[in-house]
Amino acid sequence: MNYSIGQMAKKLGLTTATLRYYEKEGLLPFVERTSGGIRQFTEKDFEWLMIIDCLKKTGMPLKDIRSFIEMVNQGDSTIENRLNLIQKQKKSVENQLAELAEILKVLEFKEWFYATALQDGTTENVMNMNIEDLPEPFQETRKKLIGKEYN
Amino acid sequence: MNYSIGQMAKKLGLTTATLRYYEKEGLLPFVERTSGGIRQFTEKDFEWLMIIDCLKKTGMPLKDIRSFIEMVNQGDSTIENRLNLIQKQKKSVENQLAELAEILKVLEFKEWFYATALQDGTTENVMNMNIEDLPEPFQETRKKLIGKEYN
DNA sequence: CTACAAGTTAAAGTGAACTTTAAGTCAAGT
DNA sequence: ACTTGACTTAAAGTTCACTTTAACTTGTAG
Repeated sequence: MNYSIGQMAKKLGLTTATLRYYEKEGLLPFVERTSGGIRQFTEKDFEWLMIIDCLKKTGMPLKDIRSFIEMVNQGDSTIENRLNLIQKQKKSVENQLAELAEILKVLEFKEWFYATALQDGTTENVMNMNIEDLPEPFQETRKKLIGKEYN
Repeated sequence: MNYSIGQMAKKLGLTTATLRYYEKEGLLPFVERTSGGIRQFTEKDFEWLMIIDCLKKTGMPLKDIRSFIEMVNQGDSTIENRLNLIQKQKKSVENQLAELAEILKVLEFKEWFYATALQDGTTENVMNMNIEDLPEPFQETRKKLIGKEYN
């Protein structure tokens, strides 16, 4: 069960140019070719690309993904380094999650803010409300947005 | 209470060059100058910059942040558009949170995988384990990582 | 008045991750 | 054999978000 570069690109939602770029950057040191020089992607290549996608979504730069893949190919001697890299990335994702949760609160507050302003036809009223008069879930978030003209 | 560009940069953990760049890109159409042409950042500017930072962390590109700021300056006629923009961004953050939560599970699985491999001195054993023999929390994640050689 | 740190500008440079272009090759159908 | 669509390469171009450079001015301390 092999795929052409075009089929694999479709399967992954990437362009063929991106796949070739990844190979050139050393992210795919395992794709075979036909005698004619045409790439033959396998199911295993697909799994590799899923892993690459996963690491990319953690915000890992391509060159770090590349070194991870190189480590895997170097075998058991690199297990500890791979563990360290995964742990580092795990912490990074945990931080991102915490930060995004905070940001979501701010956006929820702003959504309420503008929904209310839309009803009033102006931001005046809602901007001048006392914190105690805000809906409960927003009071704390509002306090963190120090100023008055937060828009 | 005014700040020089250097003080404001320090307060925000940015460089002065970045602040000047943001102004050039229209993200700070409100910073006043002295008669000599030197920027005078106020507390209010600081709050604006906090909002910019927040939007930046949602992954919003600078030009979209710019249009948001322009809308705010255009007044109440833009309330609905601002609401739409905030809602769009909220959904984006919700998606990012869901995606990162999934990715965190994968990283937790991989951490366990390499920690186990490190004990064994090889990835062999843990790679060939049956799904039922994996620690409970990883069984489901493992199933999603279809193949065998997931590394 | 002089020194000097910190401010100013416009313009060019950087790095990451692609994307596009140009020129050519491969494989399948008629 | 010819056409056609999908493949190949190397190299140049693009976008984003800064960063650096160079030449110059402002504001303060001695």
